[in-house]
Amino acid sequence: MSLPPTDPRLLALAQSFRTTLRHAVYLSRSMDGDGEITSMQMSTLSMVAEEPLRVSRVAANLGIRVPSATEQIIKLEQAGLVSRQPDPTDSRAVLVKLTDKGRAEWEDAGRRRNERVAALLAHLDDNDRALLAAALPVIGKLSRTA
Amino acid sequence: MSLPPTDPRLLALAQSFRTTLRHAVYLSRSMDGDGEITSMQMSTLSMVAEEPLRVSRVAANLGIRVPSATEQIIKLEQAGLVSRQPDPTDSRAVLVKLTDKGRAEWEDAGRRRNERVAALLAHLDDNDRALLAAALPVIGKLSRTA
DNA sequence: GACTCATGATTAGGCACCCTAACATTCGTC
DNA sequence: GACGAATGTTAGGGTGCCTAATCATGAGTC
Repeated sequence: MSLPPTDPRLLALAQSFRTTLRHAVYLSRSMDGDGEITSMQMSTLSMVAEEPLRVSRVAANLGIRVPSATEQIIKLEQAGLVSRQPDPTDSRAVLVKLTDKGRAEWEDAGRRRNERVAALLAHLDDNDRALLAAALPVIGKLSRTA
Repeated sequence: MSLPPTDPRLLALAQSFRTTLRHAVYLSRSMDGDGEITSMQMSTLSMVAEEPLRVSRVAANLGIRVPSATEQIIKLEQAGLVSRQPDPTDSRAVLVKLTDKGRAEWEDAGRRRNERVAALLAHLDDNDRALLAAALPVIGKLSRTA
């Protein structure tokens, strides 16, 4: 809030942020490989790994509409990775829960992905890694704002 | 290279990097609004804004396959934003060139997007902005590595 | 010059993911 | 018990990406 939104420095940062974000999107895409769980599905599984969530909550967390979330969840259900049960406190709602198989695959896939990313990060020097680590919370903050 | 790719610190950083990246994807998506040029198209226009490029170069820069690039480029051509001409030095190749209209719209859309992002960045304090600015080159480096 | 192989782009067909609109069901309230 | 709000699902459509197949040109070989 310390600068007006039209400050040239802000616009310059915006420009390079946009460009970097675009590259990051391709980086992210390149990371879900080889016929395993997609990045999208990983996100959903991560979400319900902590506790069962309603479809609407999943959609909101993913930043997509409810019907789109339903679609994804049904696929995960058909793959046996999650189950759907009516919420005991409100029979309109549906609770999405991770199955044992889902948890196992989620952990495996997460591990493989982390290793893949770690291999990339290993090419950075300590200073760059520190810069990256420091900025991640900031980007998270931005995403939540939007 | 200063750490083995299985170092726990590296894996932890990989984990939070992946999560942040996912959020950033949604952030990026939320930024192309309101029936204007998509983020994808912006990228293509930016690329050919400097100099005409071959379809294969556009595809490579975007991290997508040639047929997918062709598809996008044809849409841009139909919108009158780029033109396609055979490469004089190799008639198999096609050069994608920005039209005057394309350049005008690209600049306009870029400006609007920068303003939108700048408005987000304005919510950060100076320290956060500095952290972000410092990390962008690092992320760019990672994307190029992958 | 004709054959062959490699390269650049396009076309065809298909899949993943997202959307809006319309519908059923349940909840809360009056 | 009836009405409006909330929760999901279904139906239908669009975009963007992919692989495989095809077409056209370039480059090397005989």
